[in-house]
Amino acid sequence: MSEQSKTTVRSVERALDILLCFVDESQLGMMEIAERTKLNKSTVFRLLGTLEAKGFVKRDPQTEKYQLGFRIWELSANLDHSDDPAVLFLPEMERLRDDLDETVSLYIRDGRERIRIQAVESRQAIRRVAPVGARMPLSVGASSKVLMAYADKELLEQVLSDPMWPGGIDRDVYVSQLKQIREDGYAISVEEREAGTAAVSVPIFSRAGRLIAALAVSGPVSRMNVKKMIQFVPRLIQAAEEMGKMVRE
Amino acid sequence: MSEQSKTTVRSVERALDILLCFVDESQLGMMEIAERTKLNKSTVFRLLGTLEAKGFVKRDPQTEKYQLGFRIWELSANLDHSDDPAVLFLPEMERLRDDLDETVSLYIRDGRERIRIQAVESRQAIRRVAPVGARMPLSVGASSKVLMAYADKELLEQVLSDPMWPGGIDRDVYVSQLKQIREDGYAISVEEREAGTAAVSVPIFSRAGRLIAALAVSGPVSRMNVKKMIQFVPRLIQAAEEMGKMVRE
DNA sequence: AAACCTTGTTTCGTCAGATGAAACTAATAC
DNA sequence: GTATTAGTTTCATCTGACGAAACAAGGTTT
Repeated sequence: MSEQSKTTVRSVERALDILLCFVDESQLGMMEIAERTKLNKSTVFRLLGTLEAKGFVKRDPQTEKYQLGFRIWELSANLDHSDDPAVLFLPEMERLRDDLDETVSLYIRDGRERIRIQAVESRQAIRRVAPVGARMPLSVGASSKVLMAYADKELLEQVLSDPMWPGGIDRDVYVSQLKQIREDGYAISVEEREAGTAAVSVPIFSRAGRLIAALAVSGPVSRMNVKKMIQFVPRLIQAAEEMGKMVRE
Repeated sequence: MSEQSKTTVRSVERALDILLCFVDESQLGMMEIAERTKLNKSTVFRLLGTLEAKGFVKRDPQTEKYQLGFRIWELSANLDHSDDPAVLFLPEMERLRDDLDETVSLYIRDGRERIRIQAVESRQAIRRVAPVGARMPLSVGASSKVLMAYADKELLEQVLSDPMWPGGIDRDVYVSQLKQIREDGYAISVEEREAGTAAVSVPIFSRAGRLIAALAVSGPVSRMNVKKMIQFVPRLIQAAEEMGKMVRE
């Protein structure tokens, strides 16, 4: 599974996987965790016990289920946000939202998925809502393609050969789309991932040229036709460049 | 060390201990971590590698040191704050600060220490500053004694027999103070833990009678004489009762 | 320049201890 | 009643976590 030097500790990896279950669900029973992580229930029991003893998870007295504990809160309080894109780029994202009056989202790649790590919603009554923390596949959506367009070959192979790759998406078409995106410098999607929504996305590069994230503007198809989205591109690229400069490598 | 059923996994415990190092310090080198945790450096190396692979820590490219990674941020975003005293009690603490115009702090016990999990500072120019997340010994300070006054016998034994117990504090005096606090319903300290500051503290109980936290008002001794602090007590107790009702057990 | 730290990384033999199967309990459904 | 499910404990097996030691890469002192 992993490619480089195997200097990891299995039990710890498993425990961390258990913690990560709580990104999707705030309350989980032991069996649910065992299913999600595909671990033996005895193992889950022991690992959960350890996590609980250290305060990383706790049991809800009502539901008897597990949830994240105060240690996470404690750690996050001391988290250094000074170089966190989600914090760093927020003001620029708000400016972008104010200019375009559509929802602005920021995505990073995580394994074979992407995560929305920050979002600023349009102020209009009809708008794209964009919960922070949401995870999506890398197969569809403007930001997915931006993230993949500048990914290295190895990663692309991995994503394309993922058994979770949706049957309906042709890999060759996808790969040629990525090429187009590298030429254009932006990606557009119309009702690709979600009915009724369209999005334009551009890459954010650090000064050293490393892909940091994808910046997207999305809204209802009624307002976001292709022509309008192309008009957004220069402003989007400008914002992305500003953001890229803020990253210290 | 542990008292009850040993259902914990050592390597995971150690990995979590490493994570907890970052509560005190935002950047740490491998050797520093090895010292703090008293672990073999090979072990630290492996555990850190695992934590890094999963995104729980990352290396600062500048300093080469480790710091908390995006996974903590990801988890904390999904942290359920609905029953977190630090969030739940904040409005009531702000009201208290507005009424008394002194710094209001909220403490919970964690092992043989207490942690300030929330604070609202006085608006006066000279005021007690109270960083959230700070840890203090349970031997001194008004809130320490409140937390210990209602602790069970076993825990009291543990705290009293802690090798870290400061030499200057007489255990018998301490225990009799706890008794007094249970009778009074509040604790006062004047320049006990920190020169120039005084504090009054009261317990917060859930409806089921469980001790949740200690609520304290503190300020410079110039303004906080004993008489004034006693005047504060009814208001403090009222606030603590309000807070206690908010806790669902 | 060599000698000497300090920090981080890799190797490797050993055996503690993490593991999974299975048994068991307790609770809820049917 | 039986069946089902979630959670807990036990235990024999053998993996894989462990620490010592060697090694590499800077940095500092002599």
